[in-house]
Amino acid sequence: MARNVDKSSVPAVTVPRLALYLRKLRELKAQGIARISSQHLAELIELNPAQIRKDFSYFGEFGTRGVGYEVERLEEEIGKCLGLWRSWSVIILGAGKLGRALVQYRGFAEYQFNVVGVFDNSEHVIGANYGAGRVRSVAELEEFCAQQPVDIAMITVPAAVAEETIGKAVGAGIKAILNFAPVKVHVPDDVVIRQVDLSSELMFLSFYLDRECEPGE
Amino acid sequence: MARNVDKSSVPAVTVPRLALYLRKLRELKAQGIARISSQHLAELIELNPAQIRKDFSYFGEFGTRGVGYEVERLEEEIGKCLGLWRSWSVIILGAGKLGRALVQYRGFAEYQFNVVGVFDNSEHVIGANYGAGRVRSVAELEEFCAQQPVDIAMITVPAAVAEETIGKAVGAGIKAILNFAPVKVHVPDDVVIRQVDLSSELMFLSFYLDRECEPGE
DNA sequence: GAATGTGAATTTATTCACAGCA
DNA sequence: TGCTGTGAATAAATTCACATTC
Repeated sequence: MARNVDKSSVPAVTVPRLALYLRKLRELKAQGIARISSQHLAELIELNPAQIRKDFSYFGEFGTRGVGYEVERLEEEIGKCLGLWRSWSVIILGAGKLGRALVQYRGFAEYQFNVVGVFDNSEHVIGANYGAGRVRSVAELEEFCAQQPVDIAMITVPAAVAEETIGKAVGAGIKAILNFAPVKVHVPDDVVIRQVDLSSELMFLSFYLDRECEPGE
Repeated sequence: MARNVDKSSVPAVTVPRLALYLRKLRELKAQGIARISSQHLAELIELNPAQIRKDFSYFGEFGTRGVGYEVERLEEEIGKCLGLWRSWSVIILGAGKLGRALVQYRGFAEYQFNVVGVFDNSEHVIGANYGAGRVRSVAELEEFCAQQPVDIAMITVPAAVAEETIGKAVGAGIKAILNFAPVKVHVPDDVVIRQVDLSSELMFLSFYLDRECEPGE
């Protein structure tokens, strides 16, 4: 089950929640808790229990009526739902401060995301090693991707060259992009792109700060 | 107008879109474009034009029927909506690689978010200067906040101490938090918290990669 | 008795479609 | 005529409520 589901029928808002569930379940497992109800899990992450059950229901039946969910089984199933039954290789395009911070970010390896390469355009950083091997020139990207599978590219180049860089990643056959550059870039239909926009997050906060009013209140 | 609106009536999903509009409008202004229609703006950011007009309508009437919007006026109004009519001071709690990358992130200053202090618990980094002055001990946080206004705290400490650190920020009177630690932390009602979860973003991508299927398709 | 899984009801968000105005 | 601003219609997401199973 779990993987053998039509993902297009899963609401996109469900996916980040699955990641949330997964993290909490790992925490519970580490605490030696073997079983949990949607009610209890919902309290822990401040959500409606029906929301959790509905989210699971897109993928299968993971619980036991009258009993609840086995933490270990559920953790495994949700991992599978998220594609974490295998590892994924990630490259970082842009070896500036943010890119360098991400190379070593521990949270990625925890979920079997492996940073296998770092690329940049600047002579100043090409050849340096911040982890994941020496920084390569972006010119080598296509060759690199031909020699080994690369699943995901994180874009940490300056905004001005983000579009061009994403184009190169797509050209090299990469099908998933996490874009930290504050530019919305159009990609072909078979490529997934997700935007992480740090200034926009601050604006979200300043919006509510400005009126001392809570989101959704 | 704009600011004198009940923000609780604005859907939370509208707010990040406002940031998107603002960025595009600045780009248009830089290109010397003086006027734009919702239709055209919608094409540029791949959105429905009615969505854009509806988003604006929560705040006032910024356009001219039959004509469109003046880029400069609109940019200014949306900036006001987002609370950007003033500057906001930001501190960074956690001077690890990510925290250090954020101190120097150019995108913040562009919108008048000023990093005014960096704090850490580790003797190894306290006293070092990565920008925004010397790294201070977290123990000095309360005193620091008493001496100067601090609007926003970015949390870049390890997950294990995130909850405790956020507690200290709240205790020091900070009302807005951007949390990069992969831990959901409960805060009082008068504090806004927003989560940036990098591994969760990768899981979003692996979800769709696993089935070669587009979000929302 | 307790908690899942899920249709139905509700709420929220998006899009349509058109009245109103330059 | 052209484009905004907005009620009405539609679509999507969330929550309720209960039949179902352990």
